[in-house]
Amino acid sequence: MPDTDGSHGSHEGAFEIAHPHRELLDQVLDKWSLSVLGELCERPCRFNELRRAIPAVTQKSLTATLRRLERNGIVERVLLSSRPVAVEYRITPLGKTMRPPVEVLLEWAAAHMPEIERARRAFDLE
Amino acid sequence: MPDTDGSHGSHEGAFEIAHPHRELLDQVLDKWSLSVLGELCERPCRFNELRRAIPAVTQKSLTATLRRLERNGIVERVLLSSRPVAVEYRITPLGKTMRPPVEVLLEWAAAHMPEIERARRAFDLE
DNA sequence: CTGTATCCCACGCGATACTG
DNA sequence: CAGTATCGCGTGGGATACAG
Repeated sequence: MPDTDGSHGSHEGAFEIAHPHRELLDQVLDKWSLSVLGELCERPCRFNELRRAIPAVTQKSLTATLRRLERNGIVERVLLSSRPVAVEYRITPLGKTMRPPVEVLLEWAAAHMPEIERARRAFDLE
Repeated sequence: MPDTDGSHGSHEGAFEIAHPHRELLDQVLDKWSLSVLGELCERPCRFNELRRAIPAVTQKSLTATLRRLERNGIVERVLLSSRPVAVEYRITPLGKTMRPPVEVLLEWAAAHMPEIERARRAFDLE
């Protein structure tokens, strides 16, 4: 990354995002992914099982989410039967590795929600 | 938590998102926030300093990102001088608490990127 | 320097209808 | 049951111009 004015040196890439990681997080932390992952972490699910578990999601979005997660190797699509079509979605080993980071994130959110809501109210007041 | 395996009962609400947490993460993990946080974690920054540090962001998006982070109490906007307007952005104590979770996330991304890229190529091939 | 104000487009996502 | 097809809207965000 071009350090236009090198007055005091550049930062090491500790927090560096910009390219590939940012894009990955977009794919994997999008609107419905965490809900889906949450379900599949507990048990394999059929398509409509997921719909019922996550009532707010539409067919289209759920399909898109599952395809995206599948493409990234996070979930696996298993054809159980082709006569009356039956499909099951499972989390992959790679998908399971997402849990700890996500848990940490959620714990952060839970822990600081009150403080953040206070900040919002204060900000909105002005 | 390396909890045994997948065949256990539901642990209620652990991975629960849907409502307020999802919305918080959207505000705080959006397209440019991590880059901004990364810069401000290292030093307070002026507006244009941030623009230079994150060349791909536009004025509009940077402003929006800073406002959103400010509203959530993650960054602080400090007026240094009003004659020739001078503003400095700083990370708040609350903002600093975001670092560990984000680091964990980025380390996950970095560690599994190769595997994910393999998954993508495999998926796209079919 | 630090922003606002427009314009505009791509796209995420919902609603609805249809299919194997 | 497990999707695909189509339409349409809201909005995130880029480009550009202007302002205090």
